[in-house]
Amino acid sequence: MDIDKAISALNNPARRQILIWLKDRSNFPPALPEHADLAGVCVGYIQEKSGLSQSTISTYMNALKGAGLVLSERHGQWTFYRRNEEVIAQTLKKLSEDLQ
Amino acid sequence: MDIDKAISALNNPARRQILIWLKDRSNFPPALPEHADLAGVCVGYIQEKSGLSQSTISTYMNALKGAGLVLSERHGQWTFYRRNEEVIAQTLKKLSEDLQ
DNA sequence: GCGCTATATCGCGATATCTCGATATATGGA
DNA sequence: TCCATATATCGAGATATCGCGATATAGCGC
Repeated sequence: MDIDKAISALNNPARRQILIWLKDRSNFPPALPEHADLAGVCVGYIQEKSGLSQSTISTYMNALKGAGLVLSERHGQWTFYRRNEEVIAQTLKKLSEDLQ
Repeated sequence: MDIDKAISALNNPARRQILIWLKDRSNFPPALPEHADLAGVCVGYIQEKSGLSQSTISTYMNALKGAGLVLSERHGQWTFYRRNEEVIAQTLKKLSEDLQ
């Protein structure tokens, strides 16, 4: 867990908002039937919700992933991103312990 | 409390380290006798400890102040900076509530 | 193979941050 | 007043981030 990379990833309102949206699957359109059992949300849904461009969201999701804050899984043509609760919790804990 | 400005201020290892050092006055040389009763640490001590330039530290302390994370008080030629515990706590709390 | 869809990567101009040295300002003392 | 000290501000080059459109890649179905 690289606290520096994590804070850097969090230092952007759109990326923070994505993490917040990902807390609740119902912030996005329902999954396709064939994806019903998969965790996470595909890039397209996140892009649509955010209003940012596809390339921007892809880059942002990769930044969040690089910081460990999300996990990704490829299924066919889709990449599903979901929160990495452990790393998110660790990051917030470390920040609090350091600064508080 | 502007969470965006706060995270931005925290998105720098040197500024985070300064906040950590400021938790304990003994991280710095003892205050001059005439300042013994004042809260906070002068810019020069912080500069010395950090190894960064005087102008950089002055700018950094101003950024931390702009984010509300520190308070400053001028006494004669010296500016004393100290942590703003309330805002630091609020910031960490808001971050946790939003993201956790 | 071809075409379609989903995602990733590239290249870019705009803007922000980093950190510095030089300079300005403020204060206190001789 | 003049000088020394402490801090703030200015200006700049280097680097990073932002967000885009264009293009590349990967997987699926025919």
